[in-house]
Amino acid sequence: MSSNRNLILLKRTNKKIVLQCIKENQPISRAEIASKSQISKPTVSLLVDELVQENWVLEKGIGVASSQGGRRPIQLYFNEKAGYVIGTDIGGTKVKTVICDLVGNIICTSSFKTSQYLQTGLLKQIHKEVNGMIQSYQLDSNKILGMGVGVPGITEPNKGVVVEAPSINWVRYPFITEAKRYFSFPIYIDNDVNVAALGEQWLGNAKSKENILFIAVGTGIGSGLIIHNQLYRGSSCAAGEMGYMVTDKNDMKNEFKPIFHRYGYLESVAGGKAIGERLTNLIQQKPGHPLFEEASHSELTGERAFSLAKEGEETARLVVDDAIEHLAYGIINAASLLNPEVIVLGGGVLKSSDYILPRLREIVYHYLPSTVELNTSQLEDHAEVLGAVSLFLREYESVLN
Amino acid sequence: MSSNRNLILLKRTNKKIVLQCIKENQPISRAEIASKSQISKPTVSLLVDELVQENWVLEKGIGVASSQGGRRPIQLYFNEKAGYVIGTDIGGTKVKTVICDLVGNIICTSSFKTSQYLQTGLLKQIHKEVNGMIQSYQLDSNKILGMGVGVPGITEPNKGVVVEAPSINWVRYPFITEAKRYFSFPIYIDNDVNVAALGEQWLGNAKSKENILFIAVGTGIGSGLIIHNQLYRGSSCAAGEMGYMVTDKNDMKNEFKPIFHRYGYLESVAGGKAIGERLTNLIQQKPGHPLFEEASHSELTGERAFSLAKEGEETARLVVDDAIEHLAYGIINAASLLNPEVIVLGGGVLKSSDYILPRLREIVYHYLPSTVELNTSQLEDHAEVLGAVSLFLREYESVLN
DNA sequence: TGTAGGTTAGTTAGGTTAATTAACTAACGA
DNA sequence: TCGTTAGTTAATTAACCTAACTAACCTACA
Repeated sequence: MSSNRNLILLKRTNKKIVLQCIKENQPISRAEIASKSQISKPTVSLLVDELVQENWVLEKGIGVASSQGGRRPIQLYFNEKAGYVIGTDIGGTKVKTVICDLVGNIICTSSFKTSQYLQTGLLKQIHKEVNGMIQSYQLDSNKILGMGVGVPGITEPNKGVVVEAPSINWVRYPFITEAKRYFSFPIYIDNDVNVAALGEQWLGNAKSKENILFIAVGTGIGSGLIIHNQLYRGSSCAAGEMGYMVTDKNDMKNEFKPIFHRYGYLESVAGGKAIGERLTNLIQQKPGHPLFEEASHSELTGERAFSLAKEGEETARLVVDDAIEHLAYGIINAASLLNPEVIVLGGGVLKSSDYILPRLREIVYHYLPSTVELNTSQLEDHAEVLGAVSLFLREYESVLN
Repeated sequence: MSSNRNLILLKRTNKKIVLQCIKENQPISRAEIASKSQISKPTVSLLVDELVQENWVLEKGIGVASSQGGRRPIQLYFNEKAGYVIGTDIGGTKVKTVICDLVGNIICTSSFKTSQYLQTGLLKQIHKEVNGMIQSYQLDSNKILGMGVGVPGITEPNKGVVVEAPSINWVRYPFITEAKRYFSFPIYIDNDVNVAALGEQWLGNAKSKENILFIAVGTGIGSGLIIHNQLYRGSSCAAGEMGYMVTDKNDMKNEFKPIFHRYGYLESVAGGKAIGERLTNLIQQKPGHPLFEEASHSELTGERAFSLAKEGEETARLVVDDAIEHLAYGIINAASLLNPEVIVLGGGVLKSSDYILPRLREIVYHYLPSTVELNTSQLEDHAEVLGAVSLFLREYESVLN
């Protein structure tokens, strides 16, 4: 029983380097890998042969020789169909699942209403959907490497536990343990915002940047941090809670009361829920207002507030612009501290980004000493599922990472 | 000329693991290292022997056998005197230099006034001081491994350039290049606050924590971040600029003007300079005030403001408490985002920490959702020089890191 | 048109380095 | 004396490297 742990580890490492090199430079020849990777030609050849054997790499065609002559190189490609990964985004209203290949091409999608399956079990339904997709698209289930999942709440990724997810009534829910009843492949979970940040870094507006702040502005405000190319979760998995920032000291003195439990200051002045509430209140105090009827009937949504502001409605504009200002200072605070390459905005605000983004940029760029790219999500509602896939690919120990 | 790069790298890695293991568990036997480090006994023996040869490790005495008998183990110790490292803190008023052993014991200290040698060159004088210390303490100059330096301004550590350091009139000063004229050993530089953060993590109140925020409150407000055990400098070496945080939106509307160039909002309401200025202004408007004379004569310092507040002087208390509040919200903002294990306060405020710290804690602990340890620096004015030594030990590629 | 000479891609053979296992000696307690 | 633990030795395994090779191509010149 021989096992040269350390030497074998070295080989694995080199194999990863070679595969990485192919992924980033395909098509590429063995010789070129050798020169780029600081590994000798024979070793590269050996490792490539193994990768080809294992189907991670394909030899496809022959390139052109250099102008000075010489044998033509064998073209190596990363086999992006060598395996498939499932990405799931569990949301308060919808659970969305995709199956992707190894470079993030979405093969198939499926989703269901959260509320409809909360009683019978979300995992059970996810399992059904996944099986359905595998069947319809005739995927080889042996090629499914595993699944990544984004959860709307506080998670402990290393323990596989969802500590608290109010929108789906989970408290200390042992997700991974439960999931093992349905799935035989490895599964990784994380907070939905963290996962979206990974998505943006993998395929979105923060592609291949090292230091990223992803801010999700929806009902509340949360953020995901990627630092030194690594997801940063904080010492107790509570990093990124931008909703708790304070951008107006005076409001705090008047004994600030969050609009509901577990809500921070910033989200209670700049979150979608808060915006809608505030606009509704203001209008209800103006009986002559054209929206008085609507506002008395039911609370206006944040989304509605933004569309009204866009139309030029005065009260809405007041409320919305104030919220944007708060958010801008929150961003300035975060960016002063973190100095990221890029800040990506996601979540519900995306729908009104044409109104919000220029106003945000104006304030942020004015007061921020360092430069930063401030953008909205490119992936939009795909950020989470793709991020979930990315989470899996990062966490799953294989030749792929 | 054979050079098995990869294999040699593997050996170096293992050697580092072994030395690390000895550092953390000394005294320790070869056998114990083998079981802890997942490296086989013969390999450990070989590596230890080399480390002993190279003088990094000492065999000192023989331990006791286990109660079940067996040969008594040879006690291995890390040789903390195997080399010495110089740490220098360049400050606006003082340049302080120490020589340390490898675990941070300060062997000797020396300092001089910055202003006195700004013309003739700080490096020249540092060189003199270092030579002086080596002579007086009869240190073997071959054992000096190198030097770390903390600089009060913006630095580009990888290029060895000081981008801007107003207090010592450096603009794009090629520090490392200049230093090579005086010193033959390797030198590393970084921003003074970053360096202080390293110090606190090495030997201070943030000892061996993974995620740390060090905040220096002096004339201005800056911070140093350690994330995943690594110094985080940001994408353009501008991370940690807490001074630019905004904690009161309303002040910004009234076209906030920084009290001087390159000054952010938070430091212009909570920095030492700002506090002194504001108190002076207030008192100057009150002709009957007992401090009217003093304030008219010359501007009060921040330090004076704090001591007055401690004595119970009303106006000072007003000014100081307001500043503390602002700082508290700045800390809340940072901690919400980063969720560090510990926040360490340093800089000028330390002198009044008995007044400040409880008040800060009250606000921070009240509004922060996650828990965090909020403390003042333990190392006080040693944080920077020790951090500079730590910087060197981290950056210098050797068996030590 | 065809062939020699130079060039690059990839493989093979032989040798080096480092880590492992298994078996050993050393030293100890009971 | 036996069982146990510390540390070493010898033989083996695994990975990498260099150097020299074959394969395949270009150019140029006869």
